[in-house]
Amino acid sequence: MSDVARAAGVSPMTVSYTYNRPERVSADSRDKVLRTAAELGYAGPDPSARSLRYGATRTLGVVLGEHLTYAFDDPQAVRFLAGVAEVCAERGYGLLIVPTGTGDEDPERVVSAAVDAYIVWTTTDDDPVLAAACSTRRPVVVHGGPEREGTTLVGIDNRGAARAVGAEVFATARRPAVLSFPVDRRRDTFVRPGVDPDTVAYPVTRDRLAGYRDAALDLGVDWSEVPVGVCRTNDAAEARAVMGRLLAAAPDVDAVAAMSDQLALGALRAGGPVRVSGWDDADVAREHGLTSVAQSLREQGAACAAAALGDPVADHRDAWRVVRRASTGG
Amino acid sequence: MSDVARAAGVSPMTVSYTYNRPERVSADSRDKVLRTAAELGYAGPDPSARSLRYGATRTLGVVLGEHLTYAFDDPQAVRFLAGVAEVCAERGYGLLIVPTGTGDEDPERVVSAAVDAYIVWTTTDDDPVLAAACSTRRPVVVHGGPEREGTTLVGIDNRGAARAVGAEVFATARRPAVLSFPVDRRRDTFVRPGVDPDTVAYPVTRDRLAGYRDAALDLGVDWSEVPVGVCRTNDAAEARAVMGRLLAAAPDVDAVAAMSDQLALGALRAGGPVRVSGWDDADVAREHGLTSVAQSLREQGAACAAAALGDPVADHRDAWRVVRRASTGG
DNA sequence: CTGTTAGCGCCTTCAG
DNA sequence: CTGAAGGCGCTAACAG
Repeated sequence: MSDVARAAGVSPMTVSYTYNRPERVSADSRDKVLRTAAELGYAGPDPSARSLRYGATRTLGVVLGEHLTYAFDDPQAVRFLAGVAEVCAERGYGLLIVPTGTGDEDPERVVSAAVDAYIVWTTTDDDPVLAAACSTRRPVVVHGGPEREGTTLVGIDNRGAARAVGAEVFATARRPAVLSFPVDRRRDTFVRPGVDPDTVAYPVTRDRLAGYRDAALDLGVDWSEVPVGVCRTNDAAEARAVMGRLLAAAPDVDAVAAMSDQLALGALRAGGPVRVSGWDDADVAREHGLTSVAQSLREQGAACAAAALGDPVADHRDAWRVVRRASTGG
Repeated sequence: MSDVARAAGVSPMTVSYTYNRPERVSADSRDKVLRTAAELGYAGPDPSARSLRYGATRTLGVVLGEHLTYAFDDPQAVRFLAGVAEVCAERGYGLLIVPTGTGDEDPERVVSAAVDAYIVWTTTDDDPVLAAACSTRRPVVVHGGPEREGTTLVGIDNRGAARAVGAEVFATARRPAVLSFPVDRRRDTFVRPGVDPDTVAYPVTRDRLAGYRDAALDLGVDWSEVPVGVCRTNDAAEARAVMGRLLAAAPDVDAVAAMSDQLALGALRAGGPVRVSGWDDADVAREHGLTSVAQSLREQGAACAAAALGDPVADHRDAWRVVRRASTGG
């Protein structure tokens, strides 16, 4: 910039004004500045220097944690990002995907991201990446959970929703089962009866599991006998395999509550139980006549972005509903 | 940082070293620094200041232009982003979605993005957003097109691929037609015979159209009589409507070459022609037995990111193939 | 192993 | 309408 100023025969301030307050500079100077800038290949103020000076970056950071590696394969995560991106574009904020998901350096990378606030995608209570975001004292909005002091939480009442859809899918069932997301960051795949919600590290998964248990108890079912199939990823093919193992262990299972439509689809394809419910009410749920918990991840993404930018947060706890379809007896 | 230095009774450099080269600082000083940092709520060096000092941001900018508004609804764009994100995560680079898509300010926003290089998603020859990226003198990688001096282009030979799939779908057809992406940034929807490829502003669309024309000419078909349906977005529902208009104007159409699987799906649903081909070979193509041009957008995304970071670029021109399925007679 | 000096590029403040 | 001074927070280079 000082180069341009020198070459144009003006002070650096005139150059700065030319870019930031063109109206405060005479047309002559402005033209001269812009012309010499073009000649010198100067494209305007340096963004980093500007951020340093302003103390703000006009950028929102999205932390997907280890989920980043497959976030773009998860239609729900994509919807969420679409909501974030929408608000960012409207307000002129950049959307920075923080490069996590590959190991120990994740917290450092979070801390050293040049952003004004963080949006953290559903994670565990003990995720170091969340701690890192909080340690920066920049605003942190968490989607789903965990709830943490000093952060804003955006998400639905997963327990209540699970209980409601559980009541639907388990009704008339003699042997209910559950298809679940991972219980901790190790993401093991396994099948075990009566998984205790309190041992689950992801609040969202914990709450949904607890809600399904509520529904089972409401129907007089002994939770300790309810098989729970845990899937590493939100993927129909894997769910199908897990469902196969689940049915091998408990062939009389006749109803499955799944934590996503993808998992539910896997259950359907495994060809076992009569009644199945999903979650998210994606296109695939409609196509397969799947009873599901409808929620708008896109809207929640937008809400997270707005909250991160300091807007008052709308409460999303009740922003869900059960959509009944043929898969639970229509 | 100087606060921490003062409080810890050391110089700022010791604090800096503590974070950047811990091994060069005695364990004592390091502990003291980290402890007082924790007390003062100092979370480490400021990223903006660091970027300014280093002259690099360790961030890649992705410019989706006006496409941003629906990029996350386009499965192919999402695939592409997944590839970019993968490389970014591996190398510890942030992935910044530049907030464009809402109007005149787009170029400014591009210029003032704190990134080391740009990846620009397929656009028109005259897109000001591309010009803005180039004006910064930072490396620019363009996906699809246009080709421009000083930028790197990653993409397949669209014309060759279109000619090949056109030969397949138009073979035995008496009245071929085309379903196309928009011809310019106004994104009008219309149906018109013999659209001249040279009038199309998007190089990718232009090349595909030219390739379809090649295929038609190869079969002795008069291009000026080939109806072309142009769709605003990459959406099956819209394609279906456009296909309806196309069939109303030319009821004898019996083969449609579509520029995406989504558009092809719309053509199928419109219930008209016998033969249909798509593009991208997405899941939906497999499910519907759709002949399609297979290419890996994910891989191309990864290639763009690698190129933006200075890696030598692999040539992707021939990284496509026609997958024949039932929709063109098996 | 630790401190000093200098400056990355910009813009707010205050004078002309 | 334009300019001079100062500092945002950091670290390379060079002492000590």
